[in-house]
Amino acid sequence: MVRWPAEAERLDHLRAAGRARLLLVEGDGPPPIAVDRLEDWIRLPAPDLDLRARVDRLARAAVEAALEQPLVDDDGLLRYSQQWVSLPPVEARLAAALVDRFGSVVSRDALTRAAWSDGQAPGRNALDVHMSRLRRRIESMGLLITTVRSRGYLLAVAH
Amino acid sequence: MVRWPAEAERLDHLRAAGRARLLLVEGDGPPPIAVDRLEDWIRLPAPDLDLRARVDRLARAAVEAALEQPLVDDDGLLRYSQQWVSLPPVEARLAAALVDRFGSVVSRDALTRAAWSDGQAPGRNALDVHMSRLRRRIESMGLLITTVRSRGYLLAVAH
DNA sequence: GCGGGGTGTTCACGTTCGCGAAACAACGGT
DNA sequence: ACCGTTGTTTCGCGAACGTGAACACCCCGC
Repeated sequence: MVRWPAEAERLDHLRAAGRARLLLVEGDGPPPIAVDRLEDWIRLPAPDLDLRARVDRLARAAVEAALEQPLVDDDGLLRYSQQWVSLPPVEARLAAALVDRFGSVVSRDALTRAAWSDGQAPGRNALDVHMSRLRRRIESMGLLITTVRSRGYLLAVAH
Repeated sequence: MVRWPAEAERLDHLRAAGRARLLLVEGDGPPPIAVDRLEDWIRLPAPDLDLRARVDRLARAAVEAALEQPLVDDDGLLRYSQQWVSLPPVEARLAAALVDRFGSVVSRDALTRAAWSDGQAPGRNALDVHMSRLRRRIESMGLLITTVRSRGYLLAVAH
């Protein structure tokens, strides 16, 4: 819940973090333009009933969004739809990079940078090997890494 | 725009038809639970500004949903109605040119320029071959490339 | 210290794939 | 019937990619 336009800066944070938010519009100003479906607004003062209805709807949308989105936590666990696998450090960083851009292509270069932050890439196909092993670990969870030739890799749900 | 709960029956029709709808909630009753993102509600009486904001947002959502416009992203993926295929570089550039002018004719010359930035195709037949291959890749997504003889090609939805 | 499992890297191969050339078939207008 | 245009197939080359196997390493328990 964000007061608007008073807490505009906080709103930016929530948007960037991909969290659901309900804007409490104060004054006569126009409501802001929602950037995605995890955002809604209501003009104050408002009946408790109405406020609750909007919060509920947002909560449902957030659950929906979270369910289809995998997550790599700080302990190197890849979680997805009530399942998880533990990943070795390098693969965890690779998975994190893929999850970050879930559904779109991540270049080999970006993956290399994510996996070996120290800078230099080990060998020319070290990445291939790690990706190969990562594939096996996650396939049992219904996730799939697709190769996009000469562009990179893409993490998606297997179907 | 549907008055609620007065026009409940009309609402069912609109929902079934997949059309966007804004419920004008009258009285003290609870707002209905939205079934999808093409539905929103507002409690009357409401400032004109607020009403317009909700209508606009719905309109944008409707355009988004109805705009069955394919898209070639920066990674060479052709996306269309929750599907995607990865395209090799040359075909990706061809597809981008076609998508740019989705539904109208793109000349062979323009396609050649798009595919080979230097302006000239490697062979006189190269464009045909790539178009042929592009056809195969996109047909599984319900897209179709039609030849307009001596004019060029046209990308459209297959039906 | 010693062994072992987990981890990271390299090597060596095989496979797939993009791309263009050539050849041929099909089509359409004149 | 002819000719220019377009569609498809086949082939070869080179590059990108996948994966098994082997090796090097490190941390940990005994």
